[in-house]
Amino acid sequence: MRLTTKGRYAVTALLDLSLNQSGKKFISISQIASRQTMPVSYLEQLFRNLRRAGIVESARGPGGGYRLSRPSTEINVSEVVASVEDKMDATQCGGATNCNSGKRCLTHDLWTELNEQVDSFLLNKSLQDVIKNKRTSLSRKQEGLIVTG
Amino acid sequence: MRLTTKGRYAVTALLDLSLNQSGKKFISISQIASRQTMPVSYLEQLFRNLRRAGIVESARGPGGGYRLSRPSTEINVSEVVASVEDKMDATQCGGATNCNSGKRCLTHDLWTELNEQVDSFLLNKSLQDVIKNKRTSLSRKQEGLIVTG
DNA sequence: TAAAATCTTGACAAAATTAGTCGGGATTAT
DNA sequence: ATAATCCCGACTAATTTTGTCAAGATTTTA
Repeated sequence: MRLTTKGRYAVTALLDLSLNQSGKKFISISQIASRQTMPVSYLEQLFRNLRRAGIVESARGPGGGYRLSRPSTEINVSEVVASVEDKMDATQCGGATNCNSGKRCLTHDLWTELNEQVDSFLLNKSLQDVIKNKRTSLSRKQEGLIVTG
Repeated sequence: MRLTTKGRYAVTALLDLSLNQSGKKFISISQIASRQTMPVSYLEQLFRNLRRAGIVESARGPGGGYRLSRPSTEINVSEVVASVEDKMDATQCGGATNCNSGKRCLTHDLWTELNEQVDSFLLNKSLQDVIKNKRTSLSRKQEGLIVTG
């Protein structure tokens, strides 16, 4: 399972965007960096990924910066984390079924199921939910949902 | 969030123990290591922690080794992972409430809630459940459950 | 009692990953 | 033109993870 500062920075940075962008205004990385106490160049790296993932859009030049490309109700934490972390995977074998000399390892299904739980949690959590501090209530509907990291 | 080979090895090793111990027999580390393809000395390290946590008991000398100190129905995955991983914590601040210049960080509650989800999942999963490949059905009863890593 | 099998311990080392830097470029408003 | 910004790839530093190692303690068995 991978959840590092990358993922945390990314979510925090987007929340900052969401809270500080009024209208279609662009916010610069340096503003976010200083408000949230994060290294500018590290953030730049992350925003590249966020942009490629279609989560933010950018404008260059003075007055440029970034803004969410969708309303914060329509961006979920899972996609944000996925866009910056290489993978979000609790299994050691990466889902291979022949992880232990031909057979699947004893714990294969355990970690797979844990993955599903985590992903389903993050997938159902929008940026807006985080802002409103709304707890996610997991319903059975989510069972069986499989999301690739 | 931390879930590394330590935690995975530990769970796998205990499953091996559970599957191969008949009666009160002790199983040696070298047997487990060769069956599960794990480094002997690394396993030794992990079993120290498992023993200190009261999950296994040991005997020295020929015929010695380890065995579960409780039935596999009464050992949950959470305690196993917790005993070998330094912490199992998705928050960056480790639960401090003053993580961002006096105020709690924007994502504080998000990661705390994720922690709770993961822990509640692993806490409700016994070694026997894993062996029987029984999916955990999360009920609302677990909500609000807080487990320290 | 000696030998062999096992656990027990702490310190060390290698490998991998994460976190962050750097130098240069491209674009755009003023 | 200049300054503000994004954009990019490669590099380095720090940290963590994944082990190894040497030496010792205990216990069974011959």
